[in-house]
Amino acid sequence: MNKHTVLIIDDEVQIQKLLSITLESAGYKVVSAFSLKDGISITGSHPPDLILLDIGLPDGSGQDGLKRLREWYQGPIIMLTVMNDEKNIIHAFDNGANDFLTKPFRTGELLARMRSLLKLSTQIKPENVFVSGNLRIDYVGRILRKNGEIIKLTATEYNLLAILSKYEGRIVTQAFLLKEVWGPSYQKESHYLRIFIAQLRKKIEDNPALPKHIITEASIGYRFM
Amino acid sequence: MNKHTVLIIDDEVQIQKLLSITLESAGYKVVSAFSLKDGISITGSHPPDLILLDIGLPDGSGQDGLKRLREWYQGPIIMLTVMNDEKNIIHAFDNGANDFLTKPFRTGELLARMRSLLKLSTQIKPENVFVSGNLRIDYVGRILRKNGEIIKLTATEYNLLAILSKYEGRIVTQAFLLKEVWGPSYQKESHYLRIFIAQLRKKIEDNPALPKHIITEASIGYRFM
DNA sequence: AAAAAATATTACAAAAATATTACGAGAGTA
DNA sequence: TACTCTCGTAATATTTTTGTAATATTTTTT
Repeated sequence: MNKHTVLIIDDEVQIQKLLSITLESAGYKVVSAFSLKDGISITGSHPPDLILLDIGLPDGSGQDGLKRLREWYQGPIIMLTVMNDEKNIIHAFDNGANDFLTKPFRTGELLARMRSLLKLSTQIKPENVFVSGNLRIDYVGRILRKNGEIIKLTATEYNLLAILSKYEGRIVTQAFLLKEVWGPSYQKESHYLRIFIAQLRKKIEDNPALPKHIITEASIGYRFM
Repeated sequence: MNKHTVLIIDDEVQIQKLLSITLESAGYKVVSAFSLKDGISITGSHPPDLILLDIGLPDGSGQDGLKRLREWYQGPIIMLTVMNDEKNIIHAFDNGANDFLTKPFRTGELLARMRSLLKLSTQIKPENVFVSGNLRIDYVGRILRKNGEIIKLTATEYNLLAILSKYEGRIVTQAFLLKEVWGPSYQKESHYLRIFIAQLRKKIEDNPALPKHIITEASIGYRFM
């Protein structure tokens, strides 16, 4: 079996050293990042099999990092923290973390939890770019290109497009899109969708009046082709 | 969304009560087993969506129970214990547990970990497709293809077709179709059916005058072939 | 604090879907 | 044959849903 690659995102040198030694002697290949920015860019260029993510990073809350990573990284993510705060824990899980350990943790337990998660997620292949016709979405950099040229999207426009593209070919309901982009309490605000779908079409369709990519499915939702 | 069913295997009445109340108010359906034997037999007859398994059971070590369940149960299993013993934890993970909590645990954290595991286990759900001759219905994406080409259906047309196809080969009464698609108060409005069946036939039949897929069963209903 | 960008709100026109109405064809029956 | 019942179909009306522009407000940037 190939060695699993583990990315450790943590700014504390001590922890990095300790974890590197532990994981390497357990047969893992270890990559270190000392900031969220580095961690995200490494994940983009060389997706690891598992990520250990510290919550207390200098350049971001870790929770934000988790969200950003989860937009396209599908492998297991284990959160590490010194604070044993329940709110943080709940928040982390709901943002897509797969496990949460409080420092100082027992290395044997960490290894066991890693084994368990790696066993679960052997089949999912991480996809960090989406290509369809003349469109190319880079989920890592949150960049959309049309015929090679960068098209500027606002945050909301990008979020909408990212979800639609991830369900390519399938109908995505209005309620789902609203929930994912605007939040659970916006599921009835379908006029938001119409306006942002219209803006997206202006930007990505050759002829926004005859959309080829974002198809309307009346009284249900939209479909990305 | 359907309620998830959680099976709690624990011999302590207090814990059972506490967990039942917590989980039920969080929207789960709870089933209780007070022994390993009962737990295994319930899992066999009505597989739950998730199992909470205590390690200190009177009729078996819990670890054994875990192994026995894992021989065929594939859903998430969370271990509970009063002993915070690393060997036990490692052992549990390597026997196929998906998480491990030491009592007393915080209920918010437990719920978050459960949500996380249930999300994982539901996303490895295979696509749900119906194929009959040259027709292919993708129930998840709400998409109909005829000879590979997407055929656009309105919401009502799709709902009608979905029900008919799910009862393939059997007669579906008019009243039933009307109730399912239009609602319980429309059971007598059979002319709605005629019109929408006609539209469906135009879209899916090679020759709508000689339908091969949607067969009329005079004065009873319709049958999908 | 001002300017710019993004998003939210409002209002109305356009398009699509659905409901309604009307009529004819075919099968079975007296 | 005439009658009744059920189904299919076309044409039209109504309702629902969607698209779009214009403006207001909020947020972000400078």
